Parts: sequence; C-alpha cells; structure tokens
Amino acid sequence: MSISMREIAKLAGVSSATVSRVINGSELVTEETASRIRKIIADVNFVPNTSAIHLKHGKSQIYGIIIPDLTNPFFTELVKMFEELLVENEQELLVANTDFASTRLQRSLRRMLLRRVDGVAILTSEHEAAALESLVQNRIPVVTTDHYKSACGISDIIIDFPGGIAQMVAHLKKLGHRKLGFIGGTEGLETSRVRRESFMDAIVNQGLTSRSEWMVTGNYRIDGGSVAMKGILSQKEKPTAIITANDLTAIGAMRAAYDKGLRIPDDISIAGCDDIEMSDIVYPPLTTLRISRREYAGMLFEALRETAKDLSKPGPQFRLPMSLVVRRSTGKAPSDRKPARKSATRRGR
Amino acid sequence: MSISMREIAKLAGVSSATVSRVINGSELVTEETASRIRKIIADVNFVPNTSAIHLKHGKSQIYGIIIPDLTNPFFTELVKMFEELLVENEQELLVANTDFASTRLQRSLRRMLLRRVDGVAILTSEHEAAALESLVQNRIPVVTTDHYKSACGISDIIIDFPGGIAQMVAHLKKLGHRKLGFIGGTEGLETSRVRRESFMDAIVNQGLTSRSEWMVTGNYRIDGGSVAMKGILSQKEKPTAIITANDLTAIGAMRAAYDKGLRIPDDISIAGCDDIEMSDIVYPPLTTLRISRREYAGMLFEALRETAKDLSKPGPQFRLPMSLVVRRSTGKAPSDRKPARKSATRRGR
DNA sequence: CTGAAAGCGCTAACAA
DNA sequence: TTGTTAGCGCTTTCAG
Repeated sequence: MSISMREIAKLAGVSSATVSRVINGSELVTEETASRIRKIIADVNFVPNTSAIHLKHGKSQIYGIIIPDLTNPFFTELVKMFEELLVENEQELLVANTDFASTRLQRSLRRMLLRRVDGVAILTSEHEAAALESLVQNRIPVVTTDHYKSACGISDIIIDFPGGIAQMVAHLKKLGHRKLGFIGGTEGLETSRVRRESFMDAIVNQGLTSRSEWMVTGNYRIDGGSVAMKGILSQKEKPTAIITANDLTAIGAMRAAYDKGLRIPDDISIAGCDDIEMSDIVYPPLTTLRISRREYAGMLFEALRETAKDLSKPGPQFRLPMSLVVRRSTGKAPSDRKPARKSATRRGR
Repeated sequence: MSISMREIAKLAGVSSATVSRVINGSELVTEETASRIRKIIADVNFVPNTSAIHLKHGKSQIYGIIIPDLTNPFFTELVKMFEELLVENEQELLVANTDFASTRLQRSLRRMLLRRVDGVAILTSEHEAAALESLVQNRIPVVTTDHYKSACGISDIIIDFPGGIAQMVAHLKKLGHRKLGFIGGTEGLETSRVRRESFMDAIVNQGLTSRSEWMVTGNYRIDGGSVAMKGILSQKEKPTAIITANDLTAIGAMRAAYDKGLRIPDDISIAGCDDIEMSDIVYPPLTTLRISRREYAGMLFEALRETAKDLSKPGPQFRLPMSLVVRRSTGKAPSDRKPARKSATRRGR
C-alpha cells in the first residue's frame, strides 16, 4: 500500500483537507504552509490515488478505444495520436483489440464499463446497436465510425470513401484504365459495404466498367489481399487496375501479382487506402488514399467531448476526408493490343 | 452516475453485502435469493465499479507497459499478446509510448503511479535507475529488458543477442562472407551497446573481420537504417554482408542499397532482428533473428507475478532466445574478383 | 486560512 | 443465511 494524503498531512502537521487543497492549487492556503506541504510531497514522492478521485468525482479520466486489428499500422498510428491527445489532457487510454471477433467486442465493451471510462471510441464495424445500449445506459459517450446512425449519446465519424474512391477512380481513368477491379473488406461488415458501394458508384458515374468477378472480398489484411488477387488473376479477362479496401490488402495484392509474374504498374495498377508508413516502403511505393490519423484522432476526442455535454441528444456527425497520394503502383493502362509481356525487363529503377 | 450495488440491493430487498456476495460467488447465499439478484443485475445491466474495488483491495487490476515505439510492429505484436494474456486474467493494460524520449518516460512512469498499477513492464532502454526508484518505493513490481541489473522488486529479461548474433554470423560465414558490417541502434542506449558488442564478439570468435567504419549507429527505425546504409555504401571498401539491430533498420538498409543500384543478396546480404510480419513481405524477404512475442509476453507476465510475491528481494532473471530465420536477403558472398555488376539483370524472381 | 466530517461504491469482519 | 458497519483515499461542504 503506498503513501496517502493523510500521511502527508500528518508529516506536515495539517489536515488532509489542506493537503488536498494544495494539490489542487486552491488559493485558500498560506503560501507558507503550501510550500511546506509541497516540499514533503516531493520528498516522499507522493502521488495521489486516481481511483479514489474517480470514486469521489465519478470521472475515471480514462477513455477507451476499441479497434479491430492492432497489427494494422493504420490503427497503431491512430492509437498513438489519440493517446498523445489524451495524455495532454490528463486522461488515460484503454486500448482493446478485437481481432475482428465479435465475442471480443462484447468483452471489450464490458471492460470499458467496468472501468467506467469517460468515453469510448469504437472503430470496429461489427457491432449491432444492441451492444452500444449498455454504454448509453451507463451514460458513457460513444463515438463510432461509419455507423451512419445517430442516437442519444452516440456520435459518428464518416470517412469520406465515396469522395476518396471517386478521386482514385478519376486518377485511374486519366491513366487510361477502363476496366477496374475492387478488393473489399471482410464480408458482412458495414464498412465493407460502404467501400464497395462507393466503388460501384464511382465506376458508374465515371463511365467505366467492372464485373462482379472483379469485385471480391478481402479481410483488411495482407493475406486476404493475396488470396483475393489470386482469384482475380486466375480469370481469363482481367481488369487493368485494382482498388483495394486498405493498404494491407493492396500490399497482399501486389505480392500475389508479383508471384504471377506481373509487373506493377506496367501490367496492372494497384491502389490502396489509408497511407500507412509501409506504403511508401514497399516496392513499388503504393498509390493510396490518405486518411490523416491526427485529424481522425482529433475528431474522436472532439466528438466524445461534444457528446458528453448532453447525453440526451444525438451526438454530432463528422466527416473525415481522404486525399489522393499518387506513388508508383499506378501507371498507364497497358494497351489492349500488345499485352506488354517482354520477359527480362528490369523493374524500372 | 451509473447504477450501484446499493440500488440493486434495494430492488432485491436485500442488503448490499448480499449483492456483493452473489457477485463474488459466495456459497453463503440461498440459491433463491442469489438467482433473484442475478436476474436484477442482468436486467439493469449492472457492472461493478472497479475503482471502488481497487480502493478497497489496493489492487488496481491494471498492468502497465512502457515501450519506445508503438509504430514498430514488434512492439505492437508484443502489446497485443500481453494484452490478451492480461485480459484472460481479468487484468487491464495501460500502454505508454515514449517515442524514445526520456521526458516521456518520466511522464509514463508517473501515469503508472497515478493509476497504482499492479506491475510495470519497461521495454525502453533509456532509463536510469533513479527513474525506477519511485516505482519500487511504491511497491510496484517492475520488469525490465536488457537492464542487466537486478534490484529489489525488479526483474529483468535478457534477450539473447550474443547467442542470436553468433548464429547469424555463423550463417553468413557459411555463405562465404568474411567482411561484415553492423548497423546498430540509437547511440547511448544500453540495448544498443549490447547488440553492438554481441556483434563484435561474434566476429572475433568466428575469425571474421569488420571495421569501425562499417559499424554505425541507426535509430531502430527505417529512416535510420537508410541513412546508416548510405554511409557504409559510400566507402571505397565495403562489407559483403550487414547485420542490423532490428528489422526496421534492415528494411531501411535494403532500401538504401536498392537506391544505390545494388541487388540483394547478390551484391550485398542484409539481415535483421525481430522477425516482424513485414519481414516476410518486403522484397526480398528478410533473413532475421526471431524473438517470439508470445514467449516474451509470457515472461513479462511471469516475471511480474514472481516479483510481486516478495518485493523485498531481487526479482528473477529470464533469458529470451533468438532463433535464426533464413529467408532470401542473405546469400552467397560475391566473389572478390569479379564484383558482379552486370547492369540489366532482373531481380531474380 | 484551516479542520472535521460525510460520502463516493465496494468488501469483509462481525453480529444476528 | 443475511444485515450492519467500518473503512479504502480523496474532495468538499460547513464550521471555526
């Protein structure tokens, strides 16, 4: 058991109330007693017990974040930014990773409840509304992403996939691509549906073509991208460019393309979403849609604070833009006539 | 403010002690009352307040982990494993990321103190003993890595770099390499010193050569690896193989080598440490020394539990092995006569 | 300007 | 088998 305020009080010959006042910077204490107390605090390395403060105030000073894949650098970087923001505001962060498993989402929510967090950012997509009820009921502000619903105590951040993917499609169109493929996210998730539909809308709006065989699902991870790409490449007629649901998927797709002996972007263009650090490291560097982690983290925080102000009304909605980052994994569409298949050309460095 | 035990008690027409007993699975309650209470608990979604429990018991049920770089997949994967382990044991995890800044270490330690964590795993290397004193003083068990010291309440995990790097050097020697370079970690860190010395020892023991110009420092990140490699490659005489302090460094080094037009492993072999997932994705896949995250996480947990048993004596020491993973970034040493510099050869796929 | 005392939600003696 | 009570460390009226 570590040292308590009462012991500080005893050492200083005052009451614990006075110690508390000094710690909280109250004006009502003589500078003399205050500095004496401060000295003792420093000497014995006293640190107040936050659980007691929590109990008193009802604020745990902890926020929670629930993410689907801690192994995805996008989320890691986001967590990092969010943590920094919170620490600056004297808050703590509880990270829960679900690995895409909905059973683990339930447990994560319970963890948040147990700790009476002051707010939860839910970045997984596999929740039903019912799951959030317990949070709302316990008056814990929630912010979701791409949930497209608002309810009391819940705010939502919408990532602008429609806009982003339209940019990407336009970029590919300008490069001469007409036949586009899409590797989406895990089947059945809301986010996956949004991304896929954004793709289809963009294709239609810009007068390009795709086919259902070119629009397959992945799992937001490298392996899923590889598998999906192999499927696409095994067809007799292939798209000339592929857009993927995230960068990891794109990296997996690139791998599969290489394994089939295709050159990127000469034979096929590949693009991702997220702009993780790795995207600039792989070969060739990946063209992608950047989502600013800093901005995202800021929105999460802002949304939670805003929602907390009045739990009895729906929280605000935010829109997070995506910006096109052109690198070298996308290039001119191969001409349909001569399918550019000379063997020993070097991979253009 | 969310619902409390007393309210449950009121609803059930019993005292809060009975409710507490039901929740903690005491035998002393009639099955009848127990199930009635359980029903109410379920109905109103009651979740006990852990801060109150903490206050009562003195155990926060939270462990802390302090890492230098959340962006490094090695640490992310480790955090993930550690978190899983803790959640299984009904514990919570507080993650603090220092970004290699010692000021942030101080703050992180304070955060741990504030939350009265039940144990802290410190994986940063930049701490002086003084920093740990406050933890020990507050009776918080600590486990460090590569600290090579033991003190009361502190246990240490030693990563077997000497053994691992010896394996790597032997591997390169077998491939015909005689001149080895080394890109280490950030200057001034204990871990960096250990890795560098392990390299030198292995070189000497196995009768190979290196030079001080071939042994440079990095920063455990991709960019540092690139810069360091550029430095090495700008010299007139170059090593034929490079061992690096971690995989990110190796990946940076590979990048720099490519940028200079070198082929890996034909012109130069490069090896890393850690075996992060990315190592098998980059081109060519990286030969590396694997450190098992699962084993590491297990040791951290074990060490903390062991140390907690008796804070008045030094905690145990553990040794974490490294195992050689041979992939394609290491290959036969180029013969010294004809330095293999034909231009337009394809990068061997 | 400082102290006494109550109470946040929970548990564990002790009583009944 | 269940209830009463004190107290974990802190803050905050209310008195002094």
